Amino acid sequence: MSAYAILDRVRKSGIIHPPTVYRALNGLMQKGMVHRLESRSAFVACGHGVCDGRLAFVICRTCDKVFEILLSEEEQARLLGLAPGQFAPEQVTLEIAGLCVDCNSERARPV
Amino acid sequence: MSAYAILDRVRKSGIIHPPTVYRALNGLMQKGMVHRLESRSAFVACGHGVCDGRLAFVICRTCDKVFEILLSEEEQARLLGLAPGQFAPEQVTLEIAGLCVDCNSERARPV
DNA sequence: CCCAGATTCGTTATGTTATATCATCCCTAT
DNA sequence: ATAGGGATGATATAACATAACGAATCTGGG
Repeated sequence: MSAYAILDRVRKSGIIHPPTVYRALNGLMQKGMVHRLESRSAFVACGHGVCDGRLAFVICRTCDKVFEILLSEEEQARLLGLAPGQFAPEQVTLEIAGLCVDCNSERARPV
Repeated sequence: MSAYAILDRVRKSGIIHPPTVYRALNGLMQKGMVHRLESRSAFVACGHGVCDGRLAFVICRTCDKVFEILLSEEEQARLLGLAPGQFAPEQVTLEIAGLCVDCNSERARPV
């Protein structure tokens, strides 16, 4: 969901200002309960309830379903290793877009 | 550069509307002459003059320098392979943030 | 207890990124 | 010449995000 979609959902609960939502999202992201999808400017609740870094996301471009992938130490290390010689890598953003099963089969059999 | 930073730079040339810049960027991106940095909502001229997909970016969080990494077929395939069973992956976004040599050494020896 | 400093939270305002929409121009084929 | 299509120009607004400030609350030292 986008931050503003969230804002709409909680508006009836009295939260009506963008900064309130962004503050909550930042707090939840620090705790690992929410992740940000950079390629979408959107946010997603952690599928595991909570988890730290080393995550990749697989995102359906049609229905916006998101799969959360935990990267192994090796995968993570390999990715960080792509950085050139003296670069000190800190964070990897890995997002894979495509079609999920459902949207793919709909495409194969158009209504 | 952000789209609006570009807009400022070309303003004296008579281009004064955001859509003009975005249209140009979209055209250049299709040709592979410009790439988009998703984690920054920014754009970068292709370091090779022009190239297609299979790219990763390494971005200094301090000075915003960008290194363009060409992924091998195998790397690309491995990344796409992270998608769950029936997902049809199409595009990978891989961006690595950290500190470049220069910014890292400045940090080690503060002025 | 009471107050100073720190932290959080609500609020206002604004900054930044991106696109929908419609008008206009210009090319081309009939 | 002119209708139709595609590119460009222009207006307006949508969507995403944060700076800044003041009020409320919390916390520790006297």
